[in-house]
Parts: sequence; structure tokens; C-alpha cells
Amino acid sequence: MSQPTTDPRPTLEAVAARAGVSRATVSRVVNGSTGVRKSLAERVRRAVEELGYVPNQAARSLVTRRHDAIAVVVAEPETRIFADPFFGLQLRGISKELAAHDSQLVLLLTEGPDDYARVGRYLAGGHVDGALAFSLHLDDALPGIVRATGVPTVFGGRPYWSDTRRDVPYVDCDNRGGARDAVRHLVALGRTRIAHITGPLDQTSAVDRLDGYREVLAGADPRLIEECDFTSAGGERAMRDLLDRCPDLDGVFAANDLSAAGALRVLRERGLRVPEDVAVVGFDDMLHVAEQTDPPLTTVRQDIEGMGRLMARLLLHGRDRGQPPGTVVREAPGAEPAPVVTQTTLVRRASA
Amino acid sequence: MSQPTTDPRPTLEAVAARAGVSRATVSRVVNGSTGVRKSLAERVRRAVEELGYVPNQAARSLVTRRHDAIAVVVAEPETRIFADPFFGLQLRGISKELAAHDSQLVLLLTEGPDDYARVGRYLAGGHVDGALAFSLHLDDALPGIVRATGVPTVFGGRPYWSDTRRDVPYVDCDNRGGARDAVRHLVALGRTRIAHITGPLDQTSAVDRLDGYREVLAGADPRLIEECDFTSAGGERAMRDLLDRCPDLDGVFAANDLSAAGALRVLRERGLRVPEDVAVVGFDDMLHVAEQTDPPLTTVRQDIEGMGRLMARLLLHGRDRGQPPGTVVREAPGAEPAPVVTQTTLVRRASA
DNA sequence: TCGCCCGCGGGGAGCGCTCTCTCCTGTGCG
DNA sequence: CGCACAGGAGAGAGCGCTCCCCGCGGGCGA
Repeated sequence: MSQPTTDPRPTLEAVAARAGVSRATVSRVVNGSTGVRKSLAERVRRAVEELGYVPNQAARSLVTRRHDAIAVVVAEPETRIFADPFFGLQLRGISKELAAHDSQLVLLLTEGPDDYARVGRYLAGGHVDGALAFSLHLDDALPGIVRATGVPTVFGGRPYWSDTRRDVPYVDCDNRGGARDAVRHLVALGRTRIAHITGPLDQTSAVDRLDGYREVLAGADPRLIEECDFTSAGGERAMRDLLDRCPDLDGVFAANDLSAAGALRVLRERGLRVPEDVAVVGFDDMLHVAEQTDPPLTTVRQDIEGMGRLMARLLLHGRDRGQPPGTVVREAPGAEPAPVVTQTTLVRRASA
Repeated sequence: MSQPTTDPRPTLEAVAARAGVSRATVSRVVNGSTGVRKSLAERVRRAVEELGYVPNQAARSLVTRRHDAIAVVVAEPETRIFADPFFGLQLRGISKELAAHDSQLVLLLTEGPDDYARVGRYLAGGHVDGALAFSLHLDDALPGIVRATGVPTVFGGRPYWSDTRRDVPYVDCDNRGGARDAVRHLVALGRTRIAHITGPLDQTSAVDRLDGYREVLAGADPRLIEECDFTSAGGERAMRDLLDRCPDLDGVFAANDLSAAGALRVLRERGLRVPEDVAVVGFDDMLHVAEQTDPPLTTVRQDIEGMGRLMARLLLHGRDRGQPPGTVVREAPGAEPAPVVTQTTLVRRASA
């Protein structure tokens, strides 16, 4: 590892020699052959094939200043990458999109100030063409650090400062709209005492979902809102507190599926039937969770992998928009960096 | 993105000029200052600081043929990266270790033959110093492809062909030993009809755990073994089948926590008490699962993050071994590439 | 005192590629 | 039939860095 790989890899020169042309011609053929006679191009291609030539990315980067690589920066991975499949799915979407553009994915996981400095240095070092950044918490320094490097960046999830600075390209699902749909569904079911188990309110997704709830249920009893943390254990606790406080509640909108699952357990434990006595709606349509709760969870689906793809696309294409039809709800009109908010869909199962 | 980043980054030359020395001297200072007078080195360091100089990795790689980057190749991510935190934790360990060595992590997710070819090309292109490969299934072509590129590689989990070819560096936990411990624990509890819910038997981890079970319970009733798939839904199904077949069973060793959780649900559903009527042991000590089942799951813990670190370390250090004391159970004696098998520990909770 | 050796610092080549500039060839038109 | 022009191919200059090799100077032994 410390010593260089023994490296008899053929160079452009070698290919050129074999094809009987100049380096320049080979180069032209290798990167999109414009203005090279067909016969020659073919000969070059054959030489490339025979020699198993692969361009040296380092040499290429040196002159082009492009790297065909983007960084994915994740703040505090313990929070999300491990607890739920959310980040993995997003990563998958990103990976697919990058692969389609022959770009590499450099993963930078951070878990503290030291790491932040390291990431800042790396990004500032100009080793990548852009960055996709994930940060969940309001007070997280990472977004600022990433922005400070000047590297083109797209954020995953609405950053909390997107309110004050509008020049922030991000991709997020329509948390607020999804929450509205969820609550409206409960209302349509005739529920009148609808509680909300929130997510951690230092995350915009949780805040936006709460806003959506409030929007539909303006003037709702504040005791029906219980702050929670997106975990199933938290959901259990929250549900208990809510039931103790408001035994008459007949609907619950949980800010994510995990806390909904916790809530369901407590409801059953208390002998309440779902959905007859209490209807429950979650959020995320999380893999391996929403379908397997008892009863299966009605929830708000977001296309997580699609959001990942979108982030990558936004970063790679910069200006030219190529979102899959139907997913885009809103775009900042004309503004340079365009936040993209993707639609959610209510998935009806048995719990509401 | 398509156009190069505007790049007024200072070069070695600039630093040299500012410090009043030659490029070579600056280079020496930048990469571990050997043989440079202290005063000069200090002056250089100041110049670096003032100019905010960051070495151009591309230029450096071009001449050194090192990249300070390793690839993490994951076959069929849908299988694992999303369903459970296993891979995320391992990634975290890898990331930490790489960060400590100033190496970058290039993530290559694959999900089909096209991707395999792409990955093969990338690795063969010599863009990274080494690779860490994860592949689960017996018939997966990825390991072969990775090996064929000649890039130094460490595998995550014992590859199935490690039996026939011993020159395979991999890191895995002691699946067999852990399984033995689990089953012996059940035996020590006085259980005599101990069932086993296996994992998918095209994965070595599942096979090894089954072997461990068999090793302790030689000649066990084969009807006590039910093949399953590492999912909780599968665990439910398996448990039902087992109970239908052998209503007198009094112990269950599930090949992972997820299937154990499913089994627990079915046991409760059937009115069987855990651990009084049936004692249950899982495997993995999976985050957010083992502690939250009802009752909390006795299980076999593996240090997943540690295994990630170990993989990275093995790859980076090559020959010089620096494992944390205590974790290493076995190493191929003297052989070049050393498989590392990490110890597991039985975590006793309420289920057995 | 002189010479030699050693240690520090500098000069310069060149890693493999792209890209501009120039040259050459072939074609079409006057 | 000659000339101009266009388009295709080659030569060459670096991109920023490392590292080899050499030169210079100081210290020490003869």
C-alpha cells in the first residue's frame, strides 16, 4: 500500500505508437471523437482495446482541472446512516446518477470538529468537482464550512438558513405538504382529536411536518402535540404521554414511521384498536417498517432514492434541468440555484 | 460543473517564492520534513499558511502513482446497505481508519452486470491504492472481477472460495464460534430441543452460524432447522413452521436479530412465554433492534465498526499488523494475506 | 592548513495528459 | 490547371508535483 502499484499500464503514447498516429489524435478519439477520420478512429480504438488502455485520471485532472468526482459529505452519521435506510437509499440514488455520468463518489463521513476541518481542507483542496452535503441539525457547522470552500454544493434536505439566504440549492421532499395530506386524511376519516408526534425540532424536516399539521389544524389543542425524536422508543414514550394527557384522542400523525411504530405498540398495549379507536398515519414509508407494523401503516411516501438522483443531477448539470416529470413541485423561478421540492404520496394501508 | 472550477490556488512554486526557497524544499517540508533546517522549514510553513496552499493531489499522484484513496465496492446494495445498519457501521469504521491515514473513500455501489464492468474498469484504471469489497452471495461475480484487476483487496466477510484459495485477505467475525456460544448458552440453560432459524445459506456467515449450531448439537433433529433469510418477516414464518413441526421446542437460536425479532413476535402470538417456555438467542446485537424487542434479546455481539477499521487497516498497512489487542482470534500463520477473524461476545439480556 | 565527507538545498527532468497552434493534404472553384 | 480554403493530424508546451542528482559549504581528521 505504501509503495506504488507496479504499473506497466499503457500510456497515450503507447496507443498512439501502436495505431501509428500522434498522441493528440488518440486523445481526440478517447474523449468523444470529433474531427477524426473514421478509419483512423477505428484503428485507434482497436489499439486502445488491444493494449487495454485506461486514461490516467491524475494526468487528465492536472490539465483539465476536472476530477469527475464529487464528494458526499455527511454530518454526524450516527444519527441517520445507521438508524434507518434513509441515507442508504439516497446514497444509492446518488451513486446511480453519478455512474451514469462517469463520476466517482467520494464519501466523507464526519463526526466532530476535527473531521469538519479535514473535510473543509479536502474540499478547499479542489479535489472534487462538487459536493452533496447532508446535515440535519440547526446548529451544525458543516454546511457553513462546505459553503465556505466555494465548491459547488447541493444540500440534502432543506437547510435551516434557506429562509434567510435564498441562493441555496437543495433537494427535499414536500414535508409540509405531505404532513397536510396526512392530517387531512385523518380529518376526512372523521377524526376530531388528532395528535402529532413530532420529530426533533432542530431538524427542518420535523419542523416542516409540524407546520403542515398546524396548517390544517389551526388552533388545535397544543396538548395534542408531543415532541419526539424520530425513534420508535421515543414514539412509545410520546404516545404514552399523549394518551395520559388526552385519553380522548382518535387520530395520530407521527412525523416518521419509526415513531409511528412505537405509537402503535403503545396503543395496542393500552387495548386501543387501530384504526377503529385511534387512526395512525406515519411519514417516510420506510422500507421494512411501514409494511410490517401491526396493523400495516398508512403513511406518507417520499421517493428517497429519487431525491438522491435529483441531488446529483442538480449538481452535475448545474443549470440545465432534467428532473423526471411529475416529481417537481416547485422551483425557485429563474434563480440560479434551484431548490427542488419533490412530491409525496399518501400510501393507504390499514392503520388509517 | 462541466467547466473547471476557477482556480487561483497557489502552487508549490508560489510558496517557494514567498519563502525564498526552491520548490524542492517546500515539497520536502510539506511531506514530512526530513533534512530541512528548522528555520527554513518554519519559514516554509508560514508561507504555506499565509497562501493557504493545498497540494494538488492530481499532480502528486501523477508522479508518485499513489492516490491516497481506496475504493469500497459493494455488491447488490439493496441486500444490506438499506435493510440494516450493518454496512453503515462498517463503512463508518472504514471511514475513520482512512481518515486517520489521510486516505479518501471512493464508494462504488453496484447492482448489476453493467456496474460490475464499470467497477472493474475503474479499479483496473489504477485510480485507487486498494479496494475493500463486500459481497454476500456465493455466485456473485464481483469478487472475481475485483481480484482480476490486481488491485490489493481486502474482503468484508469470508468469501466462499476462501476454502480453496487461502491467499484471500478478509475480515469476518467468528460466526461459527459465536453460534457455538449461543447454542451452548441455551444448552447451559437446560434446553434440550433447540431450534435454529438460519440465514440465507448462500452466504458464508449464515453457513458458518449453522455449522456452529451443528457443531454443538451434533445429531440434532434436522426438523429443528429452518432455513430463513435474515428478515423479520422471514423469522416469523420460520418460527411458525418450526412450532407447527416441533411444538415441544424450548430454545431457538436465530441467525440474526431481525429474524429473532420475528420469532419473538410469533412466540408471543402463540402464547408462549420467553424465556420461560422458549429461550431465544439472536446474532449481531443490532442497533435499535436487540435492545428493543420484547423481551430484550440475548444475542451474539460482533464489533461491526471495528471490523470496518480492521479491513481498512489491513489494506493500508499490508504486512505490518496493528490490530487492537484482543480482537484477533486467528491469523493465517505467516501467509502473505492474513484473514482476520474477530471475536464475538454473548450479550445476555432477557430472552435467554 | 588542506582535503574530504556529509548534510542541506536547488536545478531540472519528466509523470501522462490536453489543447493550441501549425502544417499538410485534399477538395472545389475560378 | 492553379490557387485558396477547410478540415484533419501532429508537434510541443506545459499542468503541479516529486525526486534524482549535483553543488556548495562547514566541520573534522590528517
